[in-house]
Amino acid sequence: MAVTKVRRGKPRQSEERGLSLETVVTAALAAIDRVGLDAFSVRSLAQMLQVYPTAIYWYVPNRNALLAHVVKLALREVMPETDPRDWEAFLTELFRRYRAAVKRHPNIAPLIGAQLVSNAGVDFTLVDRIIEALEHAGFAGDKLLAAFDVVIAAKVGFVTVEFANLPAEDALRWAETMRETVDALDRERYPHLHRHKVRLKNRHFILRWENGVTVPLDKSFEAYVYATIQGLRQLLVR
Amino acid sequence: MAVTKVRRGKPRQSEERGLSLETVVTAALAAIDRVGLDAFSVRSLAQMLQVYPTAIYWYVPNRNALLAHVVKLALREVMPETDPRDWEAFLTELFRRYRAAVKRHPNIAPLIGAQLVSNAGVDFTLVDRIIEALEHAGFAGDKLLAAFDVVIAAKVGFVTVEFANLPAEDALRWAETMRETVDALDRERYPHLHRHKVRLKNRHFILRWENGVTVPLDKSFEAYVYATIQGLRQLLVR
DNA sequence: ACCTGAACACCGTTCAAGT
DNA sequence: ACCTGAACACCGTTCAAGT
Repeated sequence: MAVTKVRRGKPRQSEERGLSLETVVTAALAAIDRVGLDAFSVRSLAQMLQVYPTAIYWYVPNRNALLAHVVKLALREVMPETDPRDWEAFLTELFRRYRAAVKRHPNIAPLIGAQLVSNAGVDFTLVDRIIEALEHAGFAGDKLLAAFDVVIAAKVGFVTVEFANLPAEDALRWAETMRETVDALDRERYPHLHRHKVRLKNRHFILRWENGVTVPLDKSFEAYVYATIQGLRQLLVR
Repeated sequence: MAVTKVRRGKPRQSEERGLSLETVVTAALAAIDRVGLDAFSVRSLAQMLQVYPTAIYWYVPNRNALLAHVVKLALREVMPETDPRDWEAFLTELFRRYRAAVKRHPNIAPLIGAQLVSNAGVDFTLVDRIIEALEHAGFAGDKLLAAFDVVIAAKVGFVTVEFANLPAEDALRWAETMRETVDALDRERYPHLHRHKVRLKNRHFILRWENGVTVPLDKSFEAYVYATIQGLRQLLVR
């Protein structure tokens, strides 16, 4: 806990009913969780907090910087408890914890995977541990650098796609169109696809109109984690 | 070719100087390539085409639908030439072609990976071939469904992260901050990370301030493709 | 230090009207 | 059928002013 100055008289506005970076970012994450990324605006956030839109700009230089803070807040708890020296267990836990964090705040998925801003909020201690794990796995030199990218891409990739955001406005109409498109896929033109259609339909990538929030891809994710770990093993012995 | 009515007199406006869905979508992709996704607007597109903003809405119901068309246009040529029965070569070519397509239009990367709208523009013949490849690999039943998701996630995942968009406005200031952050990483706190810092710096995920456009991750991508194929092999024999 | 208040230059989208 | 033209309800951000 930081040392606090002794206060006398009435408390300063910023503690009683005023803002702080923390309250702004927390409120922003809550708003995004509720209304989605498209509908979220600095102005609506200001209204929630009962201040002028410009008050936000005291704590944050612009919208992007605010979103970077939001991402950081949402990804607080991805650090695995496993010892990095047990690299397979460590990475498996990392992948699962990351997915769990995004699942709690699915609307920010596009921000993390697809925007470089998110790098600003990265926990470098976590990065350090990942490299420690890869070193213990036996990676070194150029191979280690490549393995690092493989791990990061694997960590972010599946989950970003699983929780890809739905179209904001015309979600219902869009879902109906998608459903009809899938239903219309016929055996003559798509023989292999058609064979698995009923099982793929809205239950797996591409042929779906809902995302991981309502239709989680648990089994596929576990297969992906397994495949990634095994792939890294093979990379090691290549 | 569709049958065309016999025309007499001067040509209809839509052929001479008017719009069409094709010209609108082509112009939109060109605009996004040039100015980026954030700066792109329906209004600026209209200005480019020398029409009122509302003219666009004759061809497209809304901005999202326009973007879905743009994605479809950009991903025209990802179908591999390899026979799907040679599943490893087929998937490898798929991953490479997909990456090459995104590399040509990096600004749309966030749209494909992180927005479900992109599913609307998917080539189902390609999906059919992917399943054919997986069947020939020996996948069946639930395993095939999981393998399918693994392939899609792998295809989209790495590339989405590699071409993650930079912050629009304050790109220079942001890059400088990021560079300083990386430089400041010290040996005491991040011993493993520090050991590889100079090689990781702006050359690999997370510790970078440029994306795949200026700093392509070719070697890491090839490692990722290899790891994914090997991972699928292991999935098969599990 | 922290917020109000007005203003600027934009958005996406709707609706009615023209040709 | 295809586009103009005006209008609506928003944006993010800047800047000066208040306390």
